[in-house]
Amino acid sequence: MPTLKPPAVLVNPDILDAESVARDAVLHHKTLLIVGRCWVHYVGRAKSKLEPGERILIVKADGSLLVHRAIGYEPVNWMPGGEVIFNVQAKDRVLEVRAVRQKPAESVKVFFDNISLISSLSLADSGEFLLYASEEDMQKAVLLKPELLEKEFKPISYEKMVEPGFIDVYGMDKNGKLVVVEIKRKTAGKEAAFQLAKYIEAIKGKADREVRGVLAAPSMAKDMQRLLTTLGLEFRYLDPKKCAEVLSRAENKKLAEFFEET
Amino acid sequence: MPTLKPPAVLVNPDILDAESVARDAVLHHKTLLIVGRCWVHYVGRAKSKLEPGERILIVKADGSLLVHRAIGYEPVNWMPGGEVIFNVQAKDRVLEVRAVRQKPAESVKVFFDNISLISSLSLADSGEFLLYASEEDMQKAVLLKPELLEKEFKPISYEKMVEPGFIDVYGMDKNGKLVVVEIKRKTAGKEAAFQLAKYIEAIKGKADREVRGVLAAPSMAKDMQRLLTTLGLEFRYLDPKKCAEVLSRAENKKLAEFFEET
DNA sequence: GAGTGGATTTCGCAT
DNA sequence: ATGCGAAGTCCACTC
Repeated sequence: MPTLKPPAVLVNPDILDAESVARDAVLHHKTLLIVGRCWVHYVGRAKSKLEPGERILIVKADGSLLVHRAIGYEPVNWMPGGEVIFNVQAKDRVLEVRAVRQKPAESVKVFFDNISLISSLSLADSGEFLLYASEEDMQKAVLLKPELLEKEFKPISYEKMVEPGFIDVYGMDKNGKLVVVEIKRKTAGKEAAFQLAKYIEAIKGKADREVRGVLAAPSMAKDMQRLLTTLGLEFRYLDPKKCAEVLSRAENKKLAEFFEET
Repeated sequence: MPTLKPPAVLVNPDILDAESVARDAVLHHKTLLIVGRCWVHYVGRAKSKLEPGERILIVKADGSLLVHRAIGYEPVNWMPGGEVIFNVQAKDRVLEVRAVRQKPAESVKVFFDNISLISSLSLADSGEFLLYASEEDMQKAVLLKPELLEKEFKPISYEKMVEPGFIDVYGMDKNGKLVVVEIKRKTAGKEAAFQLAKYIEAIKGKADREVRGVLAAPSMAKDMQRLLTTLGLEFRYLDPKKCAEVLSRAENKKLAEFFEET
């Protein structure tokens, strides 16, 4: 792993040195990070005053500004990014960082009289952020907690190979009927329905028992109900959040066990 | 101004050195700050994956955790503070910071393979945070100076409990009609109107008298007039600045007296 | 540009 | 513990 370019960092700098770092960061749209004793004035949609104390200030390239205290998830003062104008100046041994925007009209002023750490960062970040429960995750969730699908559903196997391909989940309902489940991570379309219908046909040819086809997904494409009826299939709403929850509970349990061992 | 105790700061540290700083910070409930290349896995109420890139990680004494990208007001991944269990470990030149909580069941794992800056901070912060001009303040302002709402309006109570919830202000007009007031700090939307209508219905069922519903706010959403007419409600412009003025003039004593009476 | 609804909303207050 | 409403909510999407 190649070492990244070291950031500009000053520990316990003079206010004037801090000013030049802060000004450079804001000017060149770098990320500015300051830790130190400060007080904050906000006026705009409301009005607030934060009395002196040690906090963390972050100013990002898009103009967003955050003041974080030692405690709490939320910033105590902030400015959302966008059309924000910044101003940095040192006067009387106090560094002022000011952010102003017009819509809505508001301003945040942060005053430092002591700085323990200041840094101008060039954060290279092209990594994608994916918010999801993958299809595989949702399968696992249904196996872990079958009632996500329906009461008294008993999974028999998953990823079962049948003639046309792989069945997602395969099980039995409370009346002993076979259930073939096709899971979709997001909106289920016509293709999923036809796919499922094919599986059902293949199973029916082998099993001497009634077979139900269930399409499970967070939502269904428009005008699908008629198709489902025609094909003799059912739709079940499958909540991706509930799936994530089930998975996280399982994972937390695993983690707890791991901690037990070690 | 006395210089604060210099924080523990390492620039471009070895992963093992970083591990010991991070572990110390978490163990002693200090504020942990890491800047470096990382990827993040979250699973809980939802499930997410953040691919590698340079970010800022903050872990606070109360267990709150924030991962901030170069852009954006909001953290890309986070954990609100509370009953959070942390674990820090270095393996194969990767530093893992893991936060787990049970309610709701969720976990965030942050993996660093390169660290440009790490710091363990002891933030001394006793400064008070003061916020003015909230909705509650505007209620108080109307109680203190009812003519802000309308001439000869007489408040009877505030935050009165009725079936669907709490009425902001409740009083009587110059003609002896009951007045239910819903106050909004900013633009009043549909929701506020429906809310108020519900209250009115509840009051009408009990009071054997004419009841007026007044929506008081600095502004009204577009196309609301028709809805208000339909619901039989009125709108009153309420100036937040005048409210602030009233409040600043009002002394605690006067407030106390008022609340004594009611 | 404004309005509407969702969020891994968070947070606080009431029951 | 649970539930509901506010927030300097923010943010994305629709009209």
